[in-house]
Amino acid sequence: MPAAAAGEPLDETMRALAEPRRRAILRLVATDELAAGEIAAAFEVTRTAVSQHLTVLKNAGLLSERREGTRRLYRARPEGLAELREFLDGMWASALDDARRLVEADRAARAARAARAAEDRSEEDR
Amino acid sequence: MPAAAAGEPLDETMRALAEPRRRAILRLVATDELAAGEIAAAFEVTRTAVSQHLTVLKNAGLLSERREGTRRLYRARPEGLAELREFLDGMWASALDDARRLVEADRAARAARAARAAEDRSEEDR
DNA sequence: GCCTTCCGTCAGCGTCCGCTAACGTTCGTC
DNA sequence: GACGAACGTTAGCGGACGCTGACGGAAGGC
Repeated sequence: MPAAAAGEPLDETMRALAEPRRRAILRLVATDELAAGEIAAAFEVTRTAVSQHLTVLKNAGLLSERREGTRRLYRARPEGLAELREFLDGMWASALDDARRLVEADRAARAARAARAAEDRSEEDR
Repeated sequence: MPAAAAGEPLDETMRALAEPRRRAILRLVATDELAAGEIAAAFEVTRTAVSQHLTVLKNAGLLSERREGTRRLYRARPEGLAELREFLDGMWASALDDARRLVEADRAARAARAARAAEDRSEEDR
């Protein structure tokens, strides 16, 4: 291995999100906090595979783990997506003013609402 | 080709962006329109590898190609990133919306108070 | 026509990745 | 302490991925 393991944290995030199943898992625990077994039951792969996916997502900072007895409850961690968002914004800013102007009005209301809700939610983790 | 290539367009986008080199290429052609040779010269891999990366990016809708004589000029295509942005925003919105609806009565007052304090502190950095 | 430049494509190879089956660990219960 | 439940971990396997080297093709200069 040429020592290119985990240079940028964005790299690990992108690699985790590249897998469709992992995106599905992330969407599943975005609304509720679910146990590993419950998440595994939602898919048609082995529980082992889901456990490995959960490990990858957790290492990427996209998941938060909480133990309750023998169970482990997982929840999506929106902060992990912040860097990806920065990557997109950064390229947009330098690349385009035209397309940005086109979608700005469209996403303004939605972004504002999401940002406000994000503040409410991230407050719970501290 | 077993026809399992492109299920969702988002899937192809994410898979293209998962590769660090492809993100670097995308950033390189975000500001200027560059030829394939110029792009290849910026990296220490073979020109062939870069050409394959360009093909992947083009198929994902992240790149636009324009021919000028024997040269092929590439430029980033922000519309391809718009879908990814919609995915992120969509997950945030639905997730936070559902979560708030589920636990609204239980933690509304506490979360609101905490969030208000957080908003006063961090203000607007978006 | 001939040659060079610029670029994409193909075959092959080493590595990584996601999946499964078997095993190990922790916690609660009797 | 013994048993079962809920998970994580490991070894191994098949497929996908990225890279290289060799080849093919289109456009321009002589």
